[in-house]
Amino acid sequence: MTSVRGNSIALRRPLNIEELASVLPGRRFFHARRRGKFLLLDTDPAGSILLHLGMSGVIQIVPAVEPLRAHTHLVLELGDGREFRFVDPRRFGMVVWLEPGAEADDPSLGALGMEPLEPGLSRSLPPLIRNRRAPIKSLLLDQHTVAGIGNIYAAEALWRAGIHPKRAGNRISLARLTALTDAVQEVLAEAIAEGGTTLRDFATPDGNSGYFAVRLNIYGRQGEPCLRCGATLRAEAIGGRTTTWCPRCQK
DNA sequence: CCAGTATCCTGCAGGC
DNA sequence: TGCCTGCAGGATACTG
Repeated sequence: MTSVRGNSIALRRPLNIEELASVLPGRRFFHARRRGKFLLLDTDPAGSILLHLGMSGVIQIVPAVEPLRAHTHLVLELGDGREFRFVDPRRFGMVVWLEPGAEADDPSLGALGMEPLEPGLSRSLPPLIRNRRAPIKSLLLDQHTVAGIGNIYAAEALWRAGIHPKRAGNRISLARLTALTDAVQEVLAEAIAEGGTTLRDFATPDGNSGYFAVRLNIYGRQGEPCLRCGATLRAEAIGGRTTTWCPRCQK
């Protein structure tokens, strides 16, 4: 990276252009990792950019001559005629610099629960859920329990497993929780394979749409018939998030 | 500690 | 047509 531009505005955590400008020039990206819904971009010399796309965040890697999109908050000149740009209209995302070693103490990363795609999930997650009284939908969205499931995929997994989103975690049998964790992994794997879900403004890094939207079985289909049993699907806010479910085949 | 709610922000859809 | 209202999303601060 050769230079940093942008405005220090309030994102989920404050965007500190001064700090990034003092630290990034002369560094090189060499590795990208994911933890929950956070992205970690490791640099050489050592350090990392911690990044979250929030709801409307987009990363662009484009020729420097490309016109700036509205709400471009950060521009990193890459030194090869291209720029790394962070665009986020709704400002639910974040870009934060982490010094080497700071990762372990970072408040966002430190609180994250287990990874939803890890192999042992169907054994490690159910016991945690059975200790909690909150609605299962809220528990799936709680990043401190399992990190990386969003509103769409929580609804899809619950529908597949036939579990009512309001059912308390401690009132679901171990066998059904095993089925649920399997469903979570299936839904996530299929969505990733399809390139994600495009609703209004989500796009893949090349600017195209994800294709999973056409495969949604339950999310956003309230008032329409259940694809499994034909009952009319219902929707209601659970834990502040709109949730759609089938009143007949989710118990 | 846990559960539930309010908050941040913009773009878009729907109603009038 | 154009304004207004309300909703969508994720993490986190706050309240009970």
